[in-house]
Amino acid sequence: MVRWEPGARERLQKAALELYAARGFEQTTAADIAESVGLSERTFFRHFADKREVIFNGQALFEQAFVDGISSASPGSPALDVVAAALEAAGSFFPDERRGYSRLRQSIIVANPSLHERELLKMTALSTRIAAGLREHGIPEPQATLAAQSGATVFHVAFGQWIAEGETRSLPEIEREILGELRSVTQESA
Amino acid sequence: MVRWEPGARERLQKAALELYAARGFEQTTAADIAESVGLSERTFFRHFADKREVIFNGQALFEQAFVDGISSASPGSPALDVVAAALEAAGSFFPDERRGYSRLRQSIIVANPSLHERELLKMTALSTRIAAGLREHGIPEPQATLAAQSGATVFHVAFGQWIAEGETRSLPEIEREILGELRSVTQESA
DNA sequence: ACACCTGATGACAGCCGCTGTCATCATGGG
DNA sequence: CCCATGATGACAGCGGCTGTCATCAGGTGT
Repeated sequence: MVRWEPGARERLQKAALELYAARGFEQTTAADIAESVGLSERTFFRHFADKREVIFNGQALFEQAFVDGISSASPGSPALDVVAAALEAAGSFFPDERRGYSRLRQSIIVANPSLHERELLKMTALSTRIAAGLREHGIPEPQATLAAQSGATVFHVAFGQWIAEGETRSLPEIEREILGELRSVTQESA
Repeated sequence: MVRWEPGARERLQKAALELYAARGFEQTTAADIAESVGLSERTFFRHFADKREVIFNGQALFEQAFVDGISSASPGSPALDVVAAALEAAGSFFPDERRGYSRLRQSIIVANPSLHERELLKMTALSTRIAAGLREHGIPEPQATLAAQSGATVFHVAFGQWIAEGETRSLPEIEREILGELRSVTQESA
């Protein structure tokens, strides 16, 4: 006889995503989510710092994928090649099975400015982490920050395309294309 | 005999910046700000959508500076050269007299995550606007978005350096340097 | 003059996000 | 068998933000 069911955090996350998708983020209160899985509002806020954070999970693992990619690049490579390795590794973090889920989640985020804000903060955290990784890999500032930001941009644009309606290519494939576009955009010059 | 002093909006902005700097953002309530200039909390929220927005002003003018810079570039130029023109125009939006103010404002923003979030949203709005400007200038997607994001990144990094302690160069000067760094980061390749 | 309209404001009630605090109670260790 | 631990609930309370209604100065039209 258990006093409480296990996996409270996971149940809350699942319920939150469903309710945000069904009614919208603002129309869903923290109490709604908690009660829908038999918990109190107070417990919700013990598991998540705020109402937005509940759908931003696994950020650490996500960032780690990039960092691992950086480590896999041979030292001394040009900054953008190291970034390419990071993108490759991160791309595998989103296999095709995950496309449907990512699409749903992203549709919730773009539908709400405050969730969009939070996503931008996460992307900035990612970029900061990549820059730190590049520095450890021997790339100095300001190149590290510029390359990291460029990598985050490529990821973001590629991710947007990956979840676009009708898109069938894998994320790494799209990333390579977008990175190529970025290279040519910055190479034409006067 | 006036019922209310004019310039409520401006007085609120000034008071907010001062209070945020003095006590910190979270320790300042909207009512504090309003009362400090003889207005009610309700009036504060009539002038500003929320407590953060009060220190993000003139965004439209700021964006327009970039857009004007784009228009000034000769049509048919490479995307990054158009972006360079936009950066040049935007740089003049921050003359050296403004450096002290910008420094104070930025120190308030970086001291508070929720203000940081809002700033990122504004930067994204800027990037979106630049991308639209580039498209009107004949640059197709995805080049427009990539070039716009790169421009926003260069601006952000350059701005950070401009308000760094001991920095004396003008913003446009720093922007040119950072843009050059970005070019070389993306040109070395394998 | 006078009635009227407009626009900025104040007052008040109320919802919700979020926090501090204390009590409760299963589980596992000594 | 007692106690420490840890997840939870209950409750009070603050502050951000909104809806609504009343107030009142200044300008407008007749």
